[in-house]
Amino acid sequence: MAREPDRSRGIQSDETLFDVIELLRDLDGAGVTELADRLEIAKSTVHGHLTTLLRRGFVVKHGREYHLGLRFFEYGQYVRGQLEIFQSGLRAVDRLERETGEMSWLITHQNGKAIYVYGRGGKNDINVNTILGTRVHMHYNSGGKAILAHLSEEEVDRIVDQHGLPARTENTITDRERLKDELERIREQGYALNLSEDLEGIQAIGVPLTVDGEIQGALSVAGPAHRMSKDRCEGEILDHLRAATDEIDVTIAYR
Amino acid sequence: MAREPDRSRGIQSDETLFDVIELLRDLDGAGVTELADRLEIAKSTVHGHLTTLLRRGFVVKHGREYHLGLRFFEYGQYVRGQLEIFQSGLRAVDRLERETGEMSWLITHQNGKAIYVYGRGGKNDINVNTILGTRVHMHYNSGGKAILAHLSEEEVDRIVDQHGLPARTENTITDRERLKDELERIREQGYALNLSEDLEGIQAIGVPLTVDGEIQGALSVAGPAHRMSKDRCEGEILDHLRAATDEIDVTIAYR
DNA sequence: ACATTTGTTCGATCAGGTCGAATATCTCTG
DNA sequence: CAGAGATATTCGACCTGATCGAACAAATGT
Repeated sequence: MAREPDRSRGIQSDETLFDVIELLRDLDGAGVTELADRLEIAKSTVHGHLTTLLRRGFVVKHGREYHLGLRFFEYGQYVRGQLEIFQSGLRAVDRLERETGEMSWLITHQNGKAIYVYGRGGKNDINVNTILGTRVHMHYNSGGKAILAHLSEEEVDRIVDQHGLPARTENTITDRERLKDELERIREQGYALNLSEDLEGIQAIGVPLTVDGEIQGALSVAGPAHRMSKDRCEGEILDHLRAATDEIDVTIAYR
Repeated sequence: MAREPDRSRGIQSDETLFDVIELLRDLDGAGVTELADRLEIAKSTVHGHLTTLLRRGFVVKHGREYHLGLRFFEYGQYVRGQLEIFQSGLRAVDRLERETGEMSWLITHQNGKAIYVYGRGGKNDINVNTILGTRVHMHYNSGGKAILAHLSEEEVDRIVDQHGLPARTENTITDRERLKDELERIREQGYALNLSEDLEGIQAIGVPLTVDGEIQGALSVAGPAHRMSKDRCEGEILDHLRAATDEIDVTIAYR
């Protein structure tokens, strides 16, 4: 069979299950036949997995279409709430948005990518809900760079090997050595900037959140370049970020 | 073996996988041995499932402890965003909170339970994040009752059979016939009240959200009894709820 | 350093996941 | 509304691979 010979000690049936889940998301719901055709497995196999998914609430059925169920939302909220920095990070983001009027974020990392954990839209009330939960490369994200700067060099190398350094704009850092220089500077100055490295015309600043010396996530403030000048970032905004992290440190110290 | 003889055409290996996931949540993370002991299966079996979960990002490993991963959050946000009423419901909740100053909710239902989909804390800024994503019985929730009232009698019966009518306070409706009378009244008046039926001293009012004649969820406003009197609910608050649903109807009609 | 606990790997076995075909159910079209 | 075509579900048989127990490795505590 054309499958990878060694998925090294996992359980293939589970892989199939997750293939179904993944495809169900990519297709925004689908029927048994379509899933089976695309995965090139028997309809009855797909049906078996869907039956279990259904019973467990991870999938729902509308007519003949299967869709991912809100059990994912339930578990997702639980996982977010379990993050050590979530409760205090949430208050910090609320405060940052109030003080700066700009879009503010709490992010963390997992599996070598940055994940938007909590955000506020700023004065313009940008809808953050479409961004929440998404995973992005760390090298073009201010918070992501702040996190990367606090990982070991081996970890950074592993992440770059795994995910690469794709360009988003012409300012994106796509060279491994340039990235390492940048991370060195971030460590020295204690904050990371994003000058249109992700989206043209969007600038941001991020600071790391560490607990007991271990990097747990980052706070960031982002906005259009005309309001989020480098000077404002490194001045007023950075002051607020520093205040926010100080408060988180205190909250967690007395946890 | 003591397992149910007929799990009727699902895949048992998947059941085990979800048992692991569920237990990992109940224990807030655990090691291989503990999981294997509690589930009464071999350590190597648990290890196999965890390996796949790990590769897929649904589980992370801190030292020797396994924890549920943020992939659940990623998928959860996706599923919420897919709900037809989410975008417009979100704006409605924001508006309700602004207008009433009280805690406001968008809920929906799946598998016979109500699920908090989006909420705002009101003037007192109650932390809604611990509630988001949780599933509750529908019969002691104003939004839940509003939804129940728009399901067929067979569906209501099925739900009551499956989940029962447990009491939360002495005001909870625990009798099937009394519930059906209440649902009848809710259909007539177009809104559902919750007078300390869930939590002592908390009152709420909910209205159904239907799309193309099908019930999709509910909006509700909740607060302490001294502010959320029956009169205020059925007067000022109901007016705001009606305005909110009207706007949702318009938004969705022109989708 | 040793004992104990926990995590991971390995080989053998037989439950059960997978497949393909048959049947049931739904949908469209004339 | 009948019948054709598509889709979902069920069934039986095969043989992969999920499971187990034991052996090994790594980590933790004393």
